[in-house]
Amino acid sequence: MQRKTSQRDAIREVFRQNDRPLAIEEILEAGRRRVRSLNQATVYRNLKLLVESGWLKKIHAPERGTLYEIAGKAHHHHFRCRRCERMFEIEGCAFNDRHSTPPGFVTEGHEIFLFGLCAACRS
Amino acid sequence: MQRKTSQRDAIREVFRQNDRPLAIEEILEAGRRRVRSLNQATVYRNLKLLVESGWLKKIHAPERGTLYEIAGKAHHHHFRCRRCERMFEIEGCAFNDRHSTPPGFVTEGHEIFLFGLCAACRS
DNA sequence: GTCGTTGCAAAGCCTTTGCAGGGAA
DNA sequence: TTCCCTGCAAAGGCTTTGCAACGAC
Repeated sequence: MQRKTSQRDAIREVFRQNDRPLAIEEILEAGRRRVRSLNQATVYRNLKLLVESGWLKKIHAPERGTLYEIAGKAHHHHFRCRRCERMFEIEGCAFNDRHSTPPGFVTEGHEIFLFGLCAACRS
Repeated sequence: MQRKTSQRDAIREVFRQNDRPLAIEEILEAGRRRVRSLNQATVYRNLKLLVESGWLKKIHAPERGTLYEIAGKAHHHHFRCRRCERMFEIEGCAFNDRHSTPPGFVTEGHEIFLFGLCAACRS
């Protein structure tokens, strides 16, 4: 059975307080503010556990690498700001893959990444 | 000035004969059939050169890692077959990012990845 | 006390880099 | 001859793993 540890709690708390996909370094840095001894290996191990248990979802973002976000949300897409490099979640989906599926192919899902400037960096 | 080498020619030829995004491994393997001594480092160096010179384009695909495709094509998207793991190029784009851009954000571009089964693996 | 967890360091990938020899121009 | 390129091996960066100590239950 999975035990309750301050390290894992800290990691979960980091995600709850940042409602956007996070990179390892961000998680490690923010997590250390809660549990000073927090180790890189521990973060990696817990992210893996949290993904396996369905609490987190792993994202592979172009030009941004691996990010993690809280799982269970409705289908949505992502926006990467080229200035602050943060990734944001975009609600909803207006994409119909029927028009894009090549003849003979079967589309089972899709991922969309937008990039540009976020509201904060635009000003 | 850039010189003509059999290694670089081999790499370019591999792309010309496979009209889809290729992974390092595929490029190296196919390239070695043309130039037996072809080295991994040489492939990496040439891919970098070819990207810089605008002949290739680098793609970061979810669950697939880094791929390279011939540059200069019209805007298009990608389809990954979950069975053969090959990536295909999909012509055209029916996506309008206006409906997806959050208030205050500026969208400058997008990338779409479909996944499912390709025609060959479907049968 | 049991055994899931953690920190630390070592080991594993994939990619890049240093170097001396090789080859295009 | 010049100096761009290549192969080989070592080094880098990120992620995983082995191990002994720790701590939740």
